[in-house]
Amino acid sequence: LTPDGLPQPTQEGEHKNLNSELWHACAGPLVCLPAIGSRVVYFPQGHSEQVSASTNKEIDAHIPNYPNLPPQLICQLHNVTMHADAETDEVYAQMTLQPLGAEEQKYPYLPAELGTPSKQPTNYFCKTLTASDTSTHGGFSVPRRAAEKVFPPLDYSLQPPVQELIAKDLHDNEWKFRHIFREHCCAGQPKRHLLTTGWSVFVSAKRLVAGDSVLFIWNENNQLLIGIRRANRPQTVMPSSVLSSDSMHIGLLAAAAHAAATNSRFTIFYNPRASPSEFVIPLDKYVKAVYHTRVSIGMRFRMLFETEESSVRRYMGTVTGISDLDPVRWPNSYWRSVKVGWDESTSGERQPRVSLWEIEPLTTFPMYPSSFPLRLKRPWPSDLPSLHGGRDDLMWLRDGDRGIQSLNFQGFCNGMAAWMHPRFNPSML
Amino acid sequence: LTPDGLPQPTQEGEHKNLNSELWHACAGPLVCLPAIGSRVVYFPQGHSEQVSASTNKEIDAHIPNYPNLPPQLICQLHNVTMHADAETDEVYAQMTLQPLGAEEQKYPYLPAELGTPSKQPTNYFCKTLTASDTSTHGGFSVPRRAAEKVFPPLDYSLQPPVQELIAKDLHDNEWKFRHIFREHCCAGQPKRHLLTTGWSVFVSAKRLVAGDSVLFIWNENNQLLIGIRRANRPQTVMPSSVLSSDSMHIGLLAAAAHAAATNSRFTIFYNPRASPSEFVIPLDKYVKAVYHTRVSIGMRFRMLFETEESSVRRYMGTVTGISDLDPVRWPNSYWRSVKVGWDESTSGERQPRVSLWEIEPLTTFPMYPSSFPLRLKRPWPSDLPSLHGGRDDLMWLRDGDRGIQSLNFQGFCNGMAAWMHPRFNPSML
DNA sequence: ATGTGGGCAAACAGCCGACAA
DNA sequence: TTGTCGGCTGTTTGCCCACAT
Repeated sequence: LTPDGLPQPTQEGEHKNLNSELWHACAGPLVCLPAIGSRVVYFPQGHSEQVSASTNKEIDAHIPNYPNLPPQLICQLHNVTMHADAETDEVYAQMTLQPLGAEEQKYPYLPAELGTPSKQPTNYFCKTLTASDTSTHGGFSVPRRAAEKVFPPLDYSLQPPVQELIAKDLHDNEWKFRHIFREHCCAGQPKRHLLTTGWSVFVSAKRLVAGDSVLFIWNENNQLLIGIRRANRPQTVMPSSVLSSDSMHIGLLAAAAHAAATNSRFTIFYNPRASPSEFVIPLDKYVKAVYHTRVSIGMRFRMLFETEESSVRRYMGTVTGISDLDPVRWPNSYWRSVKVGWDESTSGERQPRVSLWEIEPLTTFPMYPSSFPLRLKRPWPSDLPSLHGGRDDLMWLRDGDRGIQSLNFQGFCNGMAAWMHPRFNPSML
Repeated sequence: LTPDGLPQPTQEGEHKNLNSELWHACAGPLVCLPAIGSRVVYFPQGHSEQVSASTNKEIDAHIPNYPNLPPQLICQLHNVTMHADAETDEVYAQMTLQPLGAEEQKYPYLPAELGTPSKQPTNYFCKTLTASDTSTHGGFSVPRRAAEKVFPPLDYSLQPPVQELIAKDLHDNEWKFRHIFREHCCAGQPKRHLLTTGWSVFVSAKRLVAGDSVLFIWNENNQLLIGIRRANRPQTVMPSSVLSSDSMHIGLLAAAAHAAATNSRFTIFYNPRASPSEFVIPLDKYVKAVYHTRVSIGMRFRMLFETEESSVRRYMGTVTGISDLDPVRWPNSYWRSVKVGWDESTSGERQPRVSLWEIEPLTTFPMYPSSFPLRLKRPWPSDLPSLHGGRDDLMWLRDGDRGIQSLNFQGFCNGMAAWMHPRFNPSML
């Protein structure tokens, strides 16, 4: 409500106050939007990957370099708004970023920049729809534990126990479902929770097919929320019909370059389910990963992935190399600079390259495993940020981030599997 | 077919050889794609308008100027391909443009650049769907003249006369319809053409609603083609969810500026039904309009518009002013430089600004109407292109287009309603 | 515990006619 | 000429069950 008590003027598809819990549930358990006002690191390269993934078009070779655009921009995050496509319910976030000057990058962390309040709802479930769920022949079979956890309790004295559920989606539309706990006639026959009347209306309105997911949330205001997640249909080419993917790539680069040159604000869209990785990450997360973690070839690590049921699990892997993903366009970028192999290799299921801040090394500095020989000619370049210079929440950045890029590590260490700073390139030896 | 007789590898949504007649019919009678290999004029400003119209977002004030990007680029049109969105059947064209150097702009016209082979099919009809047409209760009521003109003749000896029609859409999908000429029982009762079985499948598959249009073509190969045109639903916000409209605007500007600076190719999408005006027009059309037509305040003109039934009609109007649409961003641009008033003013139905090449002046040079006083201090600036220098198909461009922009017409003529070069600004007097 | 299929009744789709604009 | 509606079937939807995994 506005100060005069009038409702906010809202435009279809532009509604700002969508339910944050539901948005996060639809976005997935790994997605975490940085706090408004905090400092973040923006990677044009990652933004470009989102465009490539959305348009199903690789970036073209003739797209110009932006020599004045570094591979990452340290920015102030002025605003974040959550959105959902009016047609498809696809969730995305709009962020207003402002590149920071070297001085502002050195401010100490604010307390708000360090806490990461995970907004994942507790009382929710997510189910991938079966052929029966989406067919017109029947309703929705609710997993028993799910129904008992997130739906209001049924009055089991009724024969059969039924109730009407009203669930709100991201656009605040209400959907009514008849929830029945069907007790079968024959003795000892199984009982089950079903959604019957109202379910097929929802399925056809949202155009759900088998393989898509539906999720229900019971929030602390005792409201039932409903969201959807579409399966990653590989052939969802959307060439936009208004702007070529080349122009989109150029557009994001030029927008970022212009903002960086003038320290002015720019706007980006982050689509968590379309984008292969987050490309706006909290500054402290970046600093911890890049300056406070040693990564070496052969190192073991864990990384979080989302499961089918919208929970998380860790996969194990080994670092196999550290190098530039795109040495021509983005030299000295930390974006996906770590080449990895996965223990459970489901043939290209997981990316062969990750970024430092995505992984949890199983051994961290300053623990050097004895199996790797290490010889340092000098302990550490003096112009690198201090590694022990204080507690994280009071840490200062000693160097502008771009300055780091030009450091020369030649002669810093040697040996095939030497411990090294991530930007150290073995081919330089 | 490829040289070895194998079918072309086609990708869904990327099919190149879609039916040109059908594409043009869906695009509308006014849309004319320039010929491959010809020279064209590209207006970034118009391209920007297409983005604004598609995203429902006006261009933001803070978007940087591109001082090195002129308001129009003379380009070689290397390729044009017709496309249709796989989801919505929305038609659009992809064009590959290459900005030309000053030398190449002066080449004489090729014969192919002058002919404008209008590809509008002859045997076709277009009908806006009524509530009855789109309801599940009934079929499609075919206008009598339309059925007799474009459908194959029925065998009227049958009781009732029926046939099966098979129509192909832009994606080469076939749709079957039962075409019946229903003779009613009671004597003297009206007869009519209807499409019954198969019609509702088409309506629901294409998600047509009342107000959308359907069109049928009977081509010279005796094939029936079917296309659709959706009504301009005002609230079709499509904020793309991957790229901000700001970045899109910047992207097209940067792509054009980069191409212009390096004389390299770039790609644009032209969506005839989303774009308010064509922004890639044949060079000869541009030259004729800009250099061979005098436009003055008070001048009467006609302009073509599309009717409901997909034919064209002319509306009359009067020139009320000539000035820059966007003096800050695009000074000295011919894009929508003519302010007009319309005789039949349906309150903002038609644009208040048009470009020179869109209108047909009712009086053309060198006929000076006696009602307007004219005093020329000198007959014509000597550095303007020759007006009588030869037949149009052999005409040479005497000046690079950008050079023209900087001419100073001060003192060229005077008087309130003086005949003037379109770029002449009355406020300069 | 939950996906799928048969049976069945109610709802809807869809063809015909009539009528009016 | 053609948009809409009432009447009348044939098909589909969707709730219940049972059975299999």
